[in-house]
Amino acid sequence: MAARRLPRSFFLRPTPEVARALLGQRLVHEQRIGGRVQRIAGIITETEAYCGETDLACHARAGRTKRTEPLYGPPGFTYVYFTYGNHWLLNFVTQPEGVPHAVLIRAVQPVEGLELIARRRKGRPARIWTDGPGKLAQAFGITGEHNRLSLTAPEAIIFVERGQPIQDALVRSGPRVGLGATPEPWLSKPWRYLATLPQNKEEITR
DNA sequence: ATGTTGATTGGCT
DNA sequence: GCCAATCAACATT
Repeated sequence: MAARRLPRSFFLRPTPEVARALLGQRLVHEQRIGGRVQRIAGIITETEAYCGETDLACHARAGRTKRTEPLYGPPGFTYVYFTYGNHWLLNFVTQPEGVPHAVLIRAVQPVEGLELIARRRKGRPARIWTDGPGKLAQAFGITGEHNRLSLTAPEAIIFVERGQPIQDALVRSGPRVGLGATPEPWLSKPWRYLATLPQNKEEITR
């Protein structure tokens, strides 16, 4: 029995709500490698909400540019960008077309495609394979070519399957990470969400 | 265990 | 020219 994929409407709620609701869901990448489809999946354990032009931590603070264009598109699409000269970061666009919000996927717990993940994260211990946004993109083989892809189209290769809901007692929220000189109140908005899964206790203190 | 720093490239001012 | 929604290596406690 095929797992149910999250529909477009999932991404049409307030962005912090979407970020919270993504915890426990299953991120899937079905990638064609050498003629056959390789499936990689992980349970989402950490997210952050970025909330439009007025949120001075959000890329949309720069307005509509070539880079931020996907944020202005319809919900349920990827926004993948490159940063620090090294890393790709995966986001899901939320809110109606024209409203530039997104959720950054910061960490997952790998559950399928472990051999391929191990190869891509060669030499590192499994506990740090996918515990950061750049790391999970590397592990999942996500790059700029995966920008602006639909998560909900029948032919989608990156999508989210419904998983076990995470109860509030196992969810923590706090300020977003890596924002540098972002002014208040944006610097302290509690828009980072972390799930404490059984094998995920180390995420809390990271 | 915790803190500091260099790497490295594209986007934007 | 500046800086970035990070990572990993290395130093220090």
